[in-house]
Amino acid sequence: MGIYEELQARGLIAQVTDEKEIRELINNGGARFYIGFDPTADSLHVGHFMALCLMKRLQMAGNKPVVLIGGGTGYIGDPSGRSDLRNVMTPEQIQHNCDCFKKQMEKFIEFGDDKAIMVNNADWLLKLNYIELLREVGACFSVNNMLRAECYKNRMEKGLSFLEFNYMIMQSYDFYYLHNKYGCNMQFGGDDQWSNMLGGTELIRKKTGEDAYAMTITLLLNSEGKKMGKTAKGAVWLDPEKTSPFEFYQYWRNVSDADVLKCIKLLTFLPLEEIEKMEAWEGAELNKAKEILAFELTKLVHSEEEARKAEESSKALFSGGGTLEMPTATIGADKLRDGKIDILGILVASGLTPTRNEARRAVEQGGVLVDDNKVTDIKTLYSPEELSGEGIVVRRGKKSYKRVIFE
RNA sequence: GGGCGGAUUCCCGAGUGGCCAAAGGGGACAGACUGUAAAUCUGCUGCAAAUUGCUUCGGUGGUUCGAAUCCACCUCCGCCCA
Repeated sequence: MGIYEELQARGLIAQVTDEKEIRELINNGGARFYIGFDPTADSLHVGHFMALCLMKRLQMAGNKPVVLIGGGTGYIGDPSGRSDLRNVMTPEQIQHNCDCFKKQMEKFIEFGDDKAIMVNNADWLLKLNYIELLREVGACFSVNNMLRAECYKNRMEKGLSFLEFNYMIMQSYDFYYLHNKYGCNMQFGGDDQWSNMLGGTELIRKKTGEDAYAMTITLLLNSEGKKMGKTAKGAVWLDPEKTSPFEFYQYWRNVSDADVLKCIKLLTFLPLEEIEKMEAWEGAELNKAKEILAFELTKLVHSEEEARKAEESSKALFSGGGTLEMPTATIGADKLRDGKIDILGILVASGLTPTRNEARRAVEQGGVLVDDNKVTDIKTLYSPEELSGEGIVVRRGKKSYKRVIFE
């Protein structure tokens, strides 16, 4: 089984420009491919992770990856799949995000002369000359076709600025540039990038007469058709400072039944035969699959040690037992009122609830436990002595908890 | 450039002078049930020193005892015409 067949079996492949050619190329390690990452935030997220894994898989099959950081395209903002205008980032933000991306990527992909290379499209995009570009590249694009592109569809109702409209041209130019400079013959990306990527293959064909290929990866959607890797608070980040390994683990531990196997196939490196066995699992047994998924991913993104810790904490919390690796919050003397602190104050100070109002609701609805005893009175007071030493364990709802210590 | 319409709380969206911290839905959160899933039911959803007070309906100023609501200017967006 070649790499192409494996990707296919995992359900990773969404669309391809030329199946035969692409299969041939990547199975024989003949692809010099690139994937672009726009520095839209100061950390990578799950979507990026999928792309990086794909890169790794292809690299292991002998293909040469080019990581493209969108230091230039970040100035424009990709309208694909968005219904609203992106806010324009400052050059400082873009630079900062690029730096963060680089650092994180180095953990996943091996860079080096004969391995992967990293480039930044700011290096060529920022110095383009407008008129020259229009004549050289702009002439190759049909506005009529662009307007029909899927990626602009939902923007036709809400509005699309000329700035964003040009994103496709910039991305196409990247492909063209990498094709000329590094012999890049293939581009991979999320399925929402399809139109942008086609723009590139066509530009290359028109300008050079040569063929280039594009393939998109399945977007990670849950059974309800929503993008995965997002919580109410925002994305699930790979940066442990932004999403702790425990939270990361929990996110995957909690995916719905309908999504577990898909996630395992798409995101982990577990061999397909092993995954096939899991397909027979049903009901409560599926819970095991979730543990596997959560463990494997935390291991890949953070480390085996972190994964084990997260797993232990999770088990301790949900099935009783030890309270290992409990996140701790300390409370300073400034939080005391008349020498004591009330339960609402503790919830807020520990970050378990953002405001006293929410803390009040949590208590009133019976969602707050201190050392396994339900707190029923919102006026319950605690003295510094009660919070000294080991402190107390405060739980808010089923899934958030903290050890609170006075300091 | 001209004409018209719009901006409301996390999102969608009602609200055209006091009964408005603002209907309804979605989402989120909490409780019950469960398998840390889904479905269902219930509660809840601006902030606080909490039968009260404070801040919020794009921005700034104004009218009024009182403004999300009326007026003026500004900003942003959509539609139609050029």
